[in-house]
Amino acid sequence: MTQRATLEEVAARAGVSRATASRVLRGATNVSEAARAAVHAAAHEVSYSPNRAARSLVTGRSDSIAFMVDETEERMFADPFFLGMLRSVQVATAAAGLQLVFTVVSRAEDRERFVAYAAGGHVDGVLLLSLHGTDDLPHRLEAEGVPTVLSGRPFDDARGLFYVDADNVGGGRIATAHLVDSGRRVVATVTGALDMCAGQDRLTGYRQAVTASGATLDESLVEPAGFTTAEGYAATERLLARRPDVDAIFAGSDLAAFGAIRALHAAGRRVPDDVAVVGFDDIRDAAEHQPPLSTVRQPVGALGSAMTRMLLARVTGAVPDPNVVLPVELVVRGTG
Amino acid sequence: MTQRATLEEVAARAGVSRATASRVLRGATNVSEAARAAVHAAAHEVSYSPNRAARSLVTGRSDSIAFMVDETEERMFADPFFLGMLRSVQVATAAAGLQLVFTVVSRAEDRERFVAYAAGGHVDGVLLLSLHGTDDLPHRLEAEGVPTVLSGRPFDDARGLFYVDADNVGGGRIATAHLVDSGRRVVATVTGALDMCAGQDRLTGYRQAVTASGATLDESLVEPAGFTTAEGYAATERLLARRPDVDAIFAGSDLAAFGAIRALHAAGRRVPDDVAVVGFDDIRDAAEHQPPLSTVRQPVGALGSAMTRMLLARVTGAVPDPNVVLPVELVVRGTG
DNA sequence: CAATATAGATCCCTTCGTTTT
DNA sequence: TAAAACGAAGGGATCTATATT
Repeated sequence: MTQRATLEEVAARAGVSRATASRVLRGATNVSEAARAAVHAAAHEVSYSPNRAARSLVTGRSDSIAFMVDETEERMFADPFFLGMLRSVQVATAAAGLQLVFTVVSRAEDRERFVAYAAGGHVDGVLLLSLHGTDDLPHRLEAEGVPTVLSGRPFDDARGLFYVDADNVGGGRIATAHLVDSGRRVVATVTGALDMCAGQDRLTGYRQAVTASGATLDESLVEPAGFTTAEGYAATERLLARRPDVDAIFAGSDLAAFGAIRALHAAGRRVPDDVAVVGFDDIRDAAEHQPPLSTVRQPVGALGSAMTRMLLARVTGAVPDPNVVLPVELVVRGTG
Repeated sequence: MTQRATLEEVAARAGVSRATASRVLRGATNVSEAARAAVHAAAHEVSYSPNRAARSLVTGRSDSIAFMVDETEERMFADPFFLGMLRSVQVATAAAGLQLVFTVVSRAEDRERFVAYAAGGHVDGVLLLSLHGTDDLPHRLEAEGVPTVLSGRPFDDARGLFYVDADNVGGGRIATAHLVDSGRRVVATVTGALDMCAGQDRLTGYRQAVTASGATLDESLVEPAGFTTAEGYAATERLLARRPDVDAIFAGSDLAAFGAIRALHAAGRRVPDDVAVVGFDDIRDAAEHQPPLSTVRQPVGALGSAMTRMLLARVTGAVPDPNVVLPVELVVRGTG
């Protein structure tokens, strides 16, 4: 195996000092044209690439950030929302010239190890997805000096965390209002995960829309579920057992909506003729579903780039607006 | 922001030298019980975590490896095989205490930047997925001293690259043999991407099985396609136009099989009554498809862990068997 | 006195060779 | 003479004072 070239060697080859070579390679000024050419030539000859560790040690930067998902591998890879976020963040980091460290922390020991890594400067900051309850993970990272940006507003909003979120309340509201406005009388909701703020917020939007329509809230029309297809299915079965008169369902996610539709079919209901269904997310499968799913579109690309931008600002010492909420959009297709 | 504690401080606090503190923290011998306790206490008090860059600089290791996909973002995130590999590698690296750097290199400049990163020691090695043609990317990485393990046998096998592969030839053979054995007379294939070895190998397996059955090869039954649903659809349309008598199709991937089935339906053929279809991969959707897709299962979990194991061996200086081929398995479901 | 180049200190950890008990 | 602890030497790039011309 060839020994890797060091800056020292490049400098020697070019007949300049290490400092000059360094300045040339990082595009600084105050360098003569002759020196610049000589250094570039020498660097190319030995196919020099700077030692990242050495650079990191002195600059305090690693030029990489983490994409950290606080879920099981199963959920991470089953939920198109997470995959969409990974994709958009991957694009945004590549554009910013950063490397992306991908980690799924399902077990406690994974968390500990990763916090240590991050605290050791292996990444300059963390994008944290899918925070549950009032988990103190982001606070721990911040306490270790690792800038962190959350995907989704945390429950303990007040404690000064940075986040980027979609307008979940507004999304729940427009979805529900759409169902009401299209003439549905008994509009229920199969919620998302209620230990996550997104799930709560979408439920809040539902309640706001019901109230705004002049109806009184009926808690028997609220069925707690989660973001998965299986949870949507089971919740819808419970809902139908209790309220067979339901004629519209706002589901907390597209996957839950798929589960709901399957449960409705199993119960002999037609969608949307007997029961309308609106989901949330607008994942890829939503449009391809039969019938095509009406849903609320999250701006996944914009969420990823906004998170990356915010984190990068923090890493470079800026203090950006800590809370960004992006608008969502109702997409009416075939289910309601 | 709190200044991060250094080993020096921990040592001072514990009343020992930096060398001793280092030895304690890395579980070495030759340390008295008293010193060990003192150092651990001190480290905990200041919540010490070692500077990764400094450690890297001296050890020459970064304890992280790259998952590099030579595809567009679109393909990476649309193909469940890649996602399955990402998942299994993520699990394997977490178990090995490594961090995973995720990168999708769709543009030439992304490649260059990443090679420089890797050459700079930012990762200890690279897992490279989806090599096309005789791309020299792995050779470049190896030339820079970056151990690389490929997913899938490269075309230029001879040049001593390390890879882990599924038995694509065998898979193509058993899938085709199954179609022949179940009484189909006109068994065609809609191939995978032929600029990739996996696509070629599966086609080779098809040819072997046809020949073994005593039939003569009929090239009009071979329709070049790719691994995507769209390509499978278009190829099947072309195939049907040319050979309307086809009664079985071996598709080069599950996605292509879905496309084939859709094209068959569009042409008024029933699956499997009129035409049997067998795919390749056994992605999650295969079982959930209507009707459930018969396919060849790739051992995605085993592929990921074998790749990680091989790379890790190389990183630590061992010279593992450079070629590992894992068996595949026919899964007969509803389509043939 | 500009403009350019340099030597040397620095970042923090690991480990070798040596000293201490 | 072991066992335990230590001092100091790297490792490679950056950056700040300090020369050069």
